[in-house]
Amino acid sequence: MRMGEGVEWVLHSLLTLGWLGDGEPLPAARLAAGNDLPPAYLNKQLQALVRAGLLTSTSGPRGGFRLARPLSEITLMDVVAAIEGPDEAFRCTEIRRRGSGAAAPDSEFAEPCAVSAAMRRAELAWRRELAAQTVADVLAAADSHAPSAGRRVRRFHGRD
Amino acid sequence: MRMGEGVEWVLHSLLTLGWLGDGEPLPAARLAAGNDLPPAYLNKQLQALVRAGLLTSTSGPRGGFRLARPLSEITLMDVVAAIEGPDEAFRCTEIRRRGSGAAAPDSEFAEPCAVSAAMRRAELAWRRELAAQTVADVLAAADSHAPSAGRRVRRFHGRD
DNA sequence: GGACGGCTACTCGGATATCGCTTGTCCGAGTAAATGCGG
DNA sequence: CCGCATTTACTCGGACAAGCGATATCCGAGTAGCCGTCC
Repeated sequence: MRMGEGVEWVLHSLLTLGWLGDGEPLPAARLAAGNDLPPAYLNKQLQALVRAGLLTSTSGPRGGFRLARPLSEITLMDVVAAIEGPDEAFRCTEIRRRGSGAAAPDSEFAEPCAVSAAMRRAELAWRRELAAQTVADVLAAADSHAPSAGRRVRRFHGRD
Repeated sequence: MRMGEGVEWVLHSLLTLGWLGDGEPLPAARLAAGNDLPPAYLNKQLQALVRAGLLTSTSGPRGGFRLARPLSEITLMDVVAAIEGPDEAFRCTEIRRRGSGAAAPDSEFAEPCAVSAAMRRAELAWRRELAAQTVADVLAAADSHAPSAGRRVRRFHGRD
């Protein structure tokens, strides 16, 4: 099982926007340069955040992406759902109904498949933990370990 | 993010072996027929369980796969790790060191990346929940909802 | 009748194709600033 | 000097290719049972 790289990319992009602080838009090309990422593909990923309502975009000169709401109101769950999609990692294909189970009465399938339920329980714990952490929490943790990161980012983008 | 279908397949295969109860080997072809799955590919997936030490295999006539230990000693984590591999879904590529972070002193990177740590925390909750459930628990849940499933499986394989 | 050797059929195991999704790139539509011109 | 129309450059957005891992299949190596033969 593998999570797309886009999640990591946009999380660092959100941190950058948070460090800049002002509500000024930042183009995807600048965002990519600051994190050494492919500009065009990062742009594509950021579009997903716009569709999810986490960012707003502006075209033309002085345009770019800006936060739609404070980082403290954006959870990791929001970000993962925006990039990876809303459906679960484990998908039940109702194997229990097939093969030897085909002869079973429908009443036996009233409850969800036990395998699916067990996997769903684990995945729910994952989602709960993602929803419990905001990007602002991550930014605070990063600041506590590397206090000058924010200043470097602001300087890189000429906003200090 | 998407989990491979093999996980679902082998979980149902393990349930089948548990329902049969006796320690007799069951060929992959029979397991596939009982769950309506592609025989050759299921065989490939079961090999991964053998490598992980969850199953033992026997060649030749009267051969097949059997449980290496009781289902109560096989957790969902064991199964997922056997099929999907041991590495985590989220992989940190150390974006913090790149771009504007390239100029930072190494001391700022002593602690793990905050993004990676946050994602790891969520994934740990997932793994913890997987490790807390055994396949025997899943089998018990299935039995409670569909009491005749085990009998149907035994009859299908001529072992009642 | 019993034992032994060869044969047959069956099973796993890994090497080999195929498919779909993630990754990656590109160009066009739209927009806001800059510019030049006229008043 | 000020206002306005035009030009220009910049940005996002989605359409279009490429690479890679998961999916699926097949055939060979090995093994256990079976059969025929010989003692």
